[in-house]
Amino acid sequence: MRIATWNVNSIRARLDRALDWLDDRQPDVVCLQEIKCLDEQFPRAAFEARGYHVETYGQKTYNGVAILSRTPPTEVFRRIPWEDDEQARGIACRIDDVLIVDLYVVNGKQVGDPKYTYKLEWLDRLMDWLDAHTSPDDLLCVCGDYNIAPDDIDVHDPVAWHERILCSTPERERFQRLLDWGLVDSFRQFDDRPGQYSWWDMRTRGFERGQGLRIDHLLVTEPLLEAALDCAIDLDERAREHDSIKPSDHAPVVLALEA
DNA sequence: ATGGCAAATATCATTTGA
Repeated sequence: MRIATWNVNSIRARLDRALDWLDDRQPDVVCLQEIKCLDEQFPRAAFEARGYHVETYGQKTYNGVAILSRTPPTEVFRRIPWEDDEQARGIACRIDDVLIVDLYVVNGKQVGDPKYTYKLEWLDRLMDWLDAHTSPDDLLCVCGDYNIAPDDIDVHDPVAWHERILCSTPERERFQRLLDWGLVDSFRQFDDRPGQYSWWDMRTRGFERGQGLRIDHLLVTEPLLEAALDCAIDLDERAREHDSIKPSDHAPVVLALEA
């Protein structure tokens, strides 16, 4: 079983590129973020034609998440991490007895901004959702665009990014709470090298210059970690030339599990 | 501290992203 997470930066703008990637990689579960459309605007037929079940939690223009799966989910949660959150940022599906949580964590704009306060609250409430709906003893994968670089080795220029958005101590403390709760950063089980990024700034041509951040993660509980074979960032997708469609500013990250 | 690029809306400019 292979589980992918990918911030596509609009599923409609990226559709043919996403389909080509699916045809090539054949993942079993795909967690998408920033679909940037309403549920009824999601191009579900194209994915269903390829054998994927589609669950979306969208909104107009911004945010929005979706889970594609070869096996239909037995249970679906929306409105994560809390019922009255006005932004569509969290969906979960139970697929083959694994609970897959797909998150588009708040960006935060900059440290101290009201959006930053919302980000910290959002992450606090995520802990409450996890406590209420699952446990570290479950088969659980919490993945998505966390908008947090957990460590300085995940940042191309830690001095420039020191205590800035995506790298600030309160954000990293929230990430650490997830680990303390019982989740493991699966990528770091297989790759301890610095300089492994999943996002690059389009404006400064960060990808071409090797300047990025690792902010997209697949966190797993110990019971699921036992089945993990590999976790890797798909740089080939990001680097690929496509007819007319530009890449997202994020690369997919893929976790491979046995059976 | 600011700009650069990209996407969505229905705008010929603004908001948001990270």
